Amino acid sequence: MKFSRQRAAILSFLQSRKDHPTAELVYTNVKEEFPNISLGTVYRNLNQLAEAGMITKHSFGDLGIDHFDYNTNPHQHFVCSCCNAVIDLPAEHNDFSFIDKEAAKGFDGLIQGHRLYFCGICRGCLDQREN
Amino acid sequence: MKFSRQRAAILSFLQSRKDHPTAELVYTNVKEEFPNISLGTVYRNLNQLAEAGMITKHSFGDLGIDHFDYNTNPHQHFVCSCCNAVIDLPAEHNDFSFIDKEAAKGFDGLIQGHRLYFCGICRGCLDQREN
DNA sequence: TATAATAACAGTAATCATTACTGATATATG
DNA sequence: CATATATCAGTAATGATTACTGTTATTATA
Repeated sequence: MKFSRQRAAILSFLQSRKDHPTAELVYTNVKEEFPNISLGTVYRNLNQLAEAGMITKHSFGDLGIDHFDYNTNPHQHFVCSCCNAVIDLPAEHNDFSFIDKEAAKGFDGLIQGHRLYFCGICRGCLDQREN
Repeated sequence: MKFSRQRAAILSFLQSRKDHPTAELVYTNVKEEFPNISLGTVYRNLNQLAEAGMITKHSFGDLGIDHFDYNTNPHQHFVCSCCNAVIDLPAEHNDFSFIDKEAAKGFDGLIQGHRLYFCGICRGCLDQREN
């Protein structure tokens, strides 16, 4: 795996954001430094970086668009059903791995894990609704 | 909302299956009774039925294809990462709504619910691996 | 440091699931 | 039964993502 300047820029941009950009957003931002970069290159790199475990790819069913996360530590996500923002939950109460054992009761098959995210309205959208 | 024969057939097919067919699968099956039916009609009806609360639409991020469920009672799902089958979990230990309150601790925003499904290897794929 | 092997690139075309559009047809209601 | 309109079949368009291709950049090695 060679380390191109484009890949460095993509990784660096992802590192600079605590939200979870889409490939399109990565593209438009990295484009400022590399005007010729192509969207395919962004996708390929994001997927390779995810494959290598350096970033995480999140596919939220509701959104239909993949989001990429520089933070590979296990943590929970919240998706605002109003503005579609993806927000990290505080790390305190986030170990829900026990539900795998719970779900395995009476199930004939091997449960290896789960996909989970929370839905609702974020602070920003709540404030706007008050007006 | 008028009740067309096509919509009846779509609903009836969905009722006959305990798995969770995709629009494509519904299409190929209903096509036997209505050779001229179009895929767009299937999608439109499935979405309208879901909108009306008569069926449920599931968007599993890993799969990228929507699945439709005649059973609207709340229950949990298992997705086989080997054959992509969607299987209902037994109803006993399936109320995980308490995790919403857990996740809300320390989060500034309104958590209204969550999306959850389990991943692993189904019985059929486990048996095949033994050989 | 020069060179050769090849991973990665930009650009473009293709794919796949899904939705939107259009004129014709079927369904429900008065 | 007639009228209004929801739904239809067929087709085109969309949007996210992936695949292809000939060229360029990176890395290992001599």
